[in-house]
Amino acid sequence: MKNNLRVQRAIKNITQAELADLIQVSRQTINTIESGKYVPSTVLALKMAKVFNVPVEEVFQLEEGD
Amino acid sequence: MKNNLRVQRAIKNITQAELADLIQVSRQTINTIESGKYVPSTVLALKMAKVFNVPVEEVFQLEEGD
DNA sequence: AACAAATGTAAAACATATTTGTCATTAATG
DNA sequence: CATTAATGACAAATATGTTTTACATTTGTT
Repeated sequence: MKNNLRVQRAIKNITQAELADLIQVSRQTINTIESGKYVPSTVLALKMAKVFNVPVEEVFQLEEGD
Repeated sequence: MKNNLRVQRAIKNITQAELADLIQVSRQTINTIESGKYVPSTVLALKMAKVFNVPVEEVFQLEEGD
């Protein structure tokens, strides 16, 4: 699983903490997802995509081995 | 979280077991997700959407309270 | 009615996600 | 340079997802 979170945040110009607030998770959750340490649940993926106004597939992409 | 899994399977005419095979999870995982008992990881959601040739948002939808 | 295929369910074990708290490091700004 | 905002990282605790095994129920077919 790859993700574009950092880029999407940059486009919207919001911080990790702000994104965390918007989707009601802790800042650490954003931080660790963003740094690829784990894959979020579908609920979080949908919420993030909604915040960024893009499809889930534009934020998260499968990789070899997923 | 709502999902359309049953409908998407019907469209493709595949069983729970076949879908499980296609995305490399157990049949019970499909069964319990389909019956709304829990929300899958984003990896599974992406794989399912891929199998059905639709965006993740067409298979899984947020509800009040998510 | 009998049989097979598909689905529902449940418990235990294991794996992964998420939170909370805390501190270190890096930008950015006065 | 000093200060503040933003990010990176880590550990422990808790919650949630996933597998495996096994059995019960439903549905479709002959």
